[in-house]
Amino acid sequence: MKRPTIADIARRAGVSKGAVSYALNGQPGVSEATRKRILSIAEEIGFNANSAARALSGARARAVGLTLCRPARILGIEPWFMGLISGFEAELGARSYALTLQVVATPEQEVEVYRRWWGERRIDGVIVTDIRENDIRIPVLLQLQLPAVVIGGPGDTGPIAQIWSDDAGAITEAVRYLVALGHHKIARVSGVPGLLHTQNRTKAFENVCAALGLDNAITIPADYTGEEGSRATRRLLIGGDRPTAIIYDNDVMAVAGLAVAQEMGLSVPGDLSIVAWDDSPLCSLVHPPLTALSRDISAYGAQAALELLNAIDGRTVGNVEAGRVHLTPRGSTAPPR
Amino acid sequence: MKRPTIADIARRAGVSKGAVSYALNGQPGVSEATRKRILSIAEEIGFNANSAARALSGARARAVGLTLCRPARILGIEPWFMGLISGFEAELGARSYALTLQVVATPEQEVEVYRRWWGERRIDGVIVTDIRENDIRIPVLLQLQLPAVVIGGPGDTGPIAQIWSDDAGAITEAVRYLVALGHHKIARVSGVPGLLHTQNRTKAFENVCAALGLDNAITIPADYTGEEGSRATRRLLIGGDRPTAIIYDNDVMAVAGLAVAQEMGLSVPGDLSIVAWDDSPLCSLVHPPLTALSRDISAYGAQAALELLNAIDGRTVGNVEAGRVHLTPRGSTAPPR
DNA sequence: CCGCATCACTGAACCGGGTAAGTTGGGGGA
DNA sequence: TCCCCCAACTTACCCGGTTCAGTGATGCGG
Repeated sequence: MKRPTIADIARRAGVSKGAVSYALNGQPGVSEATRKRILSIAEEIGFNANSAARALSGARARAVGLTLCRPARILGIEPWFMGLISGFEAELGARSYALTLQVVATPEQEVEVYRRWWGERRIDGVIVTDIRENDIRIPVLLQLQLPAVVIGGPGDTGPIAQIWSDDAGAITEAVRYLVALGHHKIARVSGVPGLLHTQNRTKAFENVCAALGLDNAITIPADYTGEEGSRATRRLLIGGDRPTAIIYDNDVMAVAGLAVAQEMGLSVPGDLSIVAWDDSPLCSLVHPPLTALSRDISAYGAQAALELLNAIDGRTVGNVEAGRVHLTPRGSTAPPR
Repeated sequence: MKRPTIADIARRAGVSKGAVSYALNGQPGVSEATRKRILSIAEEIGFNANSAARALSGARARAVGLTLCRPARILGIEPWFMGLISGFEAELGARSYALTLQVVATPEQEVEVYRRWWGERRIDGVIVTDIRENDIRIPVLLQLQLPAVVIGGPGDTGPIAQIWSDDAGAITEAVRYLVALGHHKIARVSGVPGLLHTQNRTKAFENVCAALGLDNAITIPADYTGEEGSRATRRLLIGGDRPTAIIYDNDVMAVAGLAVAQEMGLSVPGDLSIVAWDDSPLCSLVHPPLTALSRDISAYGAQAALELLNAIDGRTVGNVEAGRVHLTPRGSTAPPR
């Protein structure tokens, strides 16, 4: 089957290619009557502009890129990325922008992918996740002048806009809630320590614990996987001075922690209260259902996509707070026995 | 920063654009010495061919498409798709093919997306998942002559190749295993009934149960979500003739089923054995860890991508079995009390 | 020494849409 | 009546690779 081109439309409408192009793009240069005729012919023959031709003549590629830099095994299980992706799609799809995905192993490979995409003119901008302190990707993006938005922060990303959520406020709320329930020994199992938002959360956790006079508030670093979550939980629970509540940096580790507690014969929430960061169906799936710090990840992703499209269109984009976090209490938290 | 083009290379090498093109693509028409010189210049200035220009001049777009047609909330939690995607990437990335993703709500939208992608010449082929009986996407793909591979089957997809795994054999193995443990009342909670692989599994389940003389082997249709999994499990467990083992069509529903059993005060595996289809970290995360029908989803995806690339290159591709399924026994199965 | 094949390369057309510059035709004002 | 202006087009070239038809130089056999 042959793809229709603007030349086909031009022939059928009895006008030139140029007129068709003006008509289709809503630009002046054709009469209203001609525009309507051309649009109806385009509709009729099912015309879609060849994206390559469009991209080639200096216009947009109408695609944005996303690199995912986590091992496959954890990518799969974490609902976070898929939630984000479906949020992107909501905005991108509406403007028929495509999303190009690349799974990589290291930040260095991410940089390579950015360079390649840029060289190939394959994408108009990128969404950057898992931002680190002094992230090596930022200077490259600036050098290439590749429009971008960073998911996460706040932190130093120079002129590149960040879409962030109030992690500090959220963890403060969670700790206050646990203290209100009567907990004094609260621990935390964190995500990858190198990531900016992990550091922000750790700082906030330490601050609020200090402010509330909780002295043995410890953060054990992990990496978002269930295995590390289990290990960290065991380490916390076998110690003499066992915490009565643990806050996990993601849902997967929280579920793993719950399993460890059950396996050790501890009752949740009787002996141990559990709070998960990022609510997902996973949290309401297990027994007892997990108290979680919820935010609308999809909306977060949609916001990020929107800001990236703004950046691509040359509008300057400031940092935006999105995905308001709130505590959703469920069965995994209660006053300590 | 200006992107280097073949014209830049041509100028620096003192040859024509055509010669550069031949050299870069490994085609005859230039001497070995010139080819080397051109390649080293390309390397030096960091040349990447403009994908739009390449796609425009009749060559490939060097991208393949994937549509995901499930509600966002379940996409997130199911490890299956991310596993598949990272498998695709392994093969695609190696050939610097891009993966273009689109999340949609209905099969009709998927067809629309295929048509648009085709019209835009944005992709060279598509990977089709969640195949149904008489799937409306198949005739469209044939009409558009869009290279494709179907993940799932076996079923009737005409000349489009299928990458399938032996679901029938797997479920037979699971049932035989449960029967060997001493179970007689085995139930199953299935995925979306319209999907081809669900039907294949149901048929195989009924066959093996009939062959082994299990009379009240019932399949309750669900939709892969935790909520439906819980509902189906409750329906099964409150009945008078309660099953002693349940096989779930995915890991999410199995975890939900485990929570329901715990909530009803049933011990797993004492009162109820649970088998999950598709092993993921989720299965080993919960307590007790779930016995699962495992397969290497990533390898499955890689195989699919490989076959699609073959199809794009015009090599005929037959149906391929991939992702050999095997039973991984864990703590959730035992002889009934 | 000539004719022919082969090699290494050049020049130009082409893909399909975007767009600046040029060309009509008609209306309005002086 | 003439002139100017503007809307409504057309023409032609651009983007950056790919490819095909040519071209000049070289080698080789007779």
